[in-house]
Amino acid sequence: MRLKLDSRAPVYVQVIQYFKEQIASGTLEKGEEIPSRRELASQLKINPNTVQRAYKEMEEAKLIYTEGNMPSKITNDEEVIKSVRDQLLEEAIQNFISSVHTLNIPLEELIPLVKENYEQVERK
Amino acid sequence: MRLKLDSRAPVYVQVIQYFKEQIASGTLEKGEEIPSRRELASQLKINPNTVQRAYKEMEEAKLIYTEGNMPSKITNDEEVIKSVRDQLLEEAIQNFISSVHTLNIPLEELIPLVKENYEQVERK
DNA sequence: GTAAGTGTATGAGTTGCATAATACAGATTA
DNA sequence: TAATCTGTATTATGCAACTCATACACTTAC
Repeated sequence: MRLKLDSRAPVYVQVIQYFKEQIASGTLEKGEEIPSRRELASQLKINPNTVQRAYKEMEEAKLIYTEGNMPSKITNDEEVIKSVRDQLLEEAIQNFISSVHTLNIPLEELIPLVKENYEQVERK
Repeated sequence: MRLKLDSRAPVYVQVIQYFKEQIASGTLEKGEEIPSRRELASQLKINPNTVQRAYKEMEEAKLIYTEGNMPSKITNDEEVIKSVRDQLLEEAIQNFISSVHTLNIPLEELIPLVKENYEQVERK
C-alpha cells in the first residue's frame, strides 16, 4: 500500500484515485480483499471516516463491494474494471493535449518529448 | 479574457494559472497592460481582493510588474517568460507520463493516441 | 458470552477560501 | 479642485468542504 498524501486534493479523493489506479493497472485483482476502513486509516494515519467516505463512494461506483461484516473486496465485474481504465487513460490524454495545445507546442516537438520522458521513467 | 471558473481549485490559483498560460503561449505579450484589479474582478464577478491576491503572487514571481498607479503589465523579461513556458510544459509531460505509466500503457499504444487526439483538437 | 473485529451513521469541529467593508496614497481627468 | 481612476493594506465575517470523535449494530473467534 504505497500512497503518498501530498496533493492539495482532499484525502478521500486521493484514496479513491489511488484505488482506481491500482484497479486499472491490475495491481489489485478482481475479488481481492482490501484493507478494512480502520486498518487503512491506521496505515495512512488518517481518520477512519475519511476512509469510509472514500470506500462509500467507491462502493456506489461499483468499484468495490461489501458482504456482511467482512472487509470490502474489489469488484468482479470486468466491464467496470475496463471502464475505469478507459476513463483514467482518456482523462490523462485529454488533460495533456489540452495543456500542450494551449501552449502551442507543435506535434513534431511533442512526440520526441513524450518518448524521451517515457523511456526515462522506464529505466528507473 | 476567457476564463472559466469551474475547477475545484481556489479562484486566485485559477487566475494565476490562466495568466501563466496566456504568457507562455504568447497571447499576452511582454509589456502588455492587463486589466486592473477592480476591472478584472468586475468582469469575473469575483471580489477585488481575490484578484489582488492573484496579482500579488504574480508580481512576487516577476510575471507582472507595476509602475506608479497604472494597471500592471506583463514582464519584459524574456527569461521569465521562457521559464514559465518551460515549467508548464514540463509539468504537463510529467503528469501525463506518470499517469500512463501507472496504467502500464506501452509507448507503442501511446503515441498513436496522442497524435489522434492532438489532431482532433487541431481541427476544431 | 465476551472481546475484537467488521461496516455504518450522525453531529460537531477546523480550516482555507472568498467576500465584504474600509481606508489611504498617488495619478489622471474633467 | 474635485471626481475618479489606479494599487495596496487591514480586519472581520461567512461559508462550505473536509476531517474528526463518537456511537451503534452485527459477526466472528476465542
